[in-house]
Amino acid sequence: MAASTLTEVARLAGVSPATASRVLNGSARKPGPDIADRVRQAADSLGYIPNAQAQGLAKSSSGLIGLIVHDIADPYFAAIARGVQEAAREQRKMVLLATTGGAPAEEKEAVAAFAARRADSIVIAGSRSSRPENLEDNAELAAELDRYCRNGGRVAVVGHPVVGATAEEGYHVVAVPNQELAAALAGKLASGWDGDFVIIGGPEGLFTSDDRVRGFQEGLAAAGRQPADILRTAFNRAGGYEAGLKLAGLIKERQAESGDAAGGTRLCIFAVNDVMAIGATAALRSQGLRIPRDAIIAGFDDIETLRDFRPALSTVRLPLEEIGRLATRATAPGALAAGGGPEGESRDAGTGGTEKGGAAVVQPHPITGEVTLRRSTETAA
Amino acid sequence: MAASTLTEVARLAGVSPATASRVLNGSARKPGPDIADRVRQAADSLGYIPNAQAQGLAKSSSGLIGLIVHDIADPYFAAIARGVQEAAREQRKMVLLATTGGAPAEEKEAVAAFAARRADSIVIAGSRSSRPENLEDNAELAAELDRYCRNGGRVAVVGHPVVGATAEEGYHVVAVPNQELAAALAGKLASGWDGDFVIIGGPEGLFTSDDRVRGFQEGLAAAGRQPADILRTAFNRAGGYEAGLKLAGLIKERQAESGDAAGGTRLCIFAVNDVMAIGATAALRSQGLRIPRDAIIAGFDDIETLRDFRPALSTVRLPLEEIGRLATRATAPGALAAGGGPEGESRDAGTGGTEKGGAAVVQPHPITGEVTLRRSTETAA
DNA sequence: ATGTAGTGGGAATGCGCTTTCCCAAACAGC
DNA sequence: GCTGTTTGGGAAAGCGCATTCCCACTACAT
Repeated sequence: MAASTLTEVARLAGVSPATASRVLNGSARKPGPDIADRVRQAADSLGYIPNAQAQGLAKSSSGLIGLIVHDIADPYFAAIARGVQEAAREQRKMVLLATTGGAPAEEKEAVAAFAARRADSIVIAGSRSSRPENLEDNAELAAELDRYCRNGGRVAVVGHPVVGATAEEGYHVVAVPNQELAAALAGKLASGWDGDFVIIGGPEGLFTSDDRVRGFQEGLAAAGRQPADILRTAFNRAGGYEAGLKLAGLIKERQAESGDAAGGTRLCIFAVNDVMAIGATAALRSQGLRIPRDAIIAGFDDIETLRDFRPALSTVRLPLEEIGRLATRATAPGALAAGGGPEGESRDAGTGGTEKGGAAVVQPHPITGEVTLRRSTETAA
Repeated sequence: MAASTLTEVARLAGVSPATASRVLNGSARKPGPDIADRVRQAADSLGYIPNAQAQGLAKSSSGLIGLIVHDIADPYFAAIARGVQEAAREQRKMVLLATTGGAPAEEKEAVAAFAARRADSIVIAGSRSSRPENLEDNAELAAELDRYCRNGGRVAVVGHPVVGATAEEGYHVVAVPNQELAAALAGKLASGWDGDFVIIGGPEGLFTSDDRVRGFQEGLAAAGRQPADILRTAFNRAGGYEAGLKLAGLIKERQAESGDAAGGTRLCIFAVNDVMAIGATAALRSQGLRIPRDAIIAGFDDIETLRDFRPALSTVRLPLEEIGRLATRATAPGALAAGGGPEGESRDAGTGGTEKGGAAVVQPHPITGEVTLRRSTETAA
């Protein structure tokens, strides 16, 4: 038995399919109450479930929101996904998930698949990259996105615009103040620390990583400090661990030189995200080093499940869930565009916000990432 | 400009829509190479993307897999989701995500929504519950699932069958040996510990929690120990924290009585999942207590991002990703059913595996959750 | 040369629904 | 009593595609 159809319901109720459609799915025209009841009863007794595919085909809109992440098991993306999910629910839409491992080629595939499904909007959450080996794929991704927008799709990308995407309509960017926040973090750290700094960064060309690195160096400079050395590695725990091992060697060397385990030679390590910071911590520990005795570590993102970690990471709180929500809302049909602060009832029904480099930019409620210095300097409990 | 259609492509290529369809989408009939080329070129130049909705409508199958979780930001579910995603990719399908917060009513909604979208299969990952207040909703969920199966849908549920679901076709259960593993954990803990045990459990009626509690008590009994007291609380970090506060009070009392901070009065706390264990740890710490000095803590799941936690949790490794994969594969059209061990080439093309209580049960490759006692008894590094 | 199988293409139908258009009835106004 | 206007329902035309059936044609065997 295949699921029952609207026609069957209509027949059972003794009305035309048109009428049945009108009562069962929100139409402007409301049939008479008696008829409506008959139809509803018929639908009920048949266990009628409308075929969303057919509906979508008929009114060319699917009620789908596509979400693209690197890895759904990464808590960073999981948090964003939760926000997207929530906003999707507000809009009575469902979310379609694609994980790409961060490869632009896969992202392009995902966009195409979403386009094929006629997703109403697409949220891209992974960090953009300008690495030369991705040049071509990035271009194709941009082209795919542009086409999608041209066909009426709406796109929100978290962080940075997709390199080369030039769509004028329906293309939104949720800015994340990585650089500013990293600078603030550096400032705070510098004010309570007179040793050297080291940065564990992701691969060069990864915007999120680059921004945080740049911001951190700026913050250091503003505090009158020397720029930090940079270790480049993978943007995940394994990368952090690897870098941590190297740093452990460095730290031991320095300690041997100064002949003293303590002293002003301690390093402050800034990993560009929490997961890398955790990896680095584990690596140091594996080499017999202790935090904060031998070094202190700071991260970025303030991942929820990592908050109970001890010694606590100094980190920057990013409202990831909110970011996901904002991105999703930005793509909603009647979305208000530029950041409405308390005063900002300046809603305009347009498709984008402030123009910036040809692309519409949503200025989120100034995403107030907070810098939280946890007791990374205390002894582990 | 709305996306171009197959008809347009056909016209541009100077062929009929039928032919265009045959070359662009894998049909059994392959048109001649010259024509195929013309069509492909036309499609390319128009940027043709097939309309998956229309395709789905025409061949009544959507290429969609529905995934139901409590909360995608919970690392437990995120890990499962990763597995599901992976298996979906193998099947060249996309995953549709629904989060329900664990409420059966919402789960029923989700199933209905998936059914409306004509999802090819549904994977339900949240723990089942038999709480009286959910009785009615559970029944409705079961009815919805049965209907979905009757209409040809395939369902896999992780852990326990949905109470009351009786579908005979396409209904799979991926068993998770919570009880056995909890018993093993209790045994291991008991062999290295002679103090008392306490269990922090989820709300009564939550199967996953109940199984783990029961298993743990069994393990204790097998080791000749007294049953542990049980604290019931929420199945998340907050619950763990709350219980941890209570236990902190208890521990302090006992320490006051014995007049000694150390000694055999230490408690071994078993939280039924890692996230709760982390919460409990944080609570103890907040009360000035230390692990393992004042108590030791064990969890369950071996959540990846929590592995670097120190002092390390004793925990049970559950192959969550694999579970997600298995569940998804179980719903694949040609899925082989009962657990094929190395010897087991006993594939049968049927829809289910061993019958058990009227429901088909997939016996996964004996899901070998390992019990890992981490150095929870060592001093925090 | 004739019949048969096989091949490659098009016409047409239907998937389940929405929506426009049309028509009949009921109602108002003068 | 008539026209003009609403109201409430049905008929029918798609939405974009897969697929079945049908037809023209070729290749081969007889």
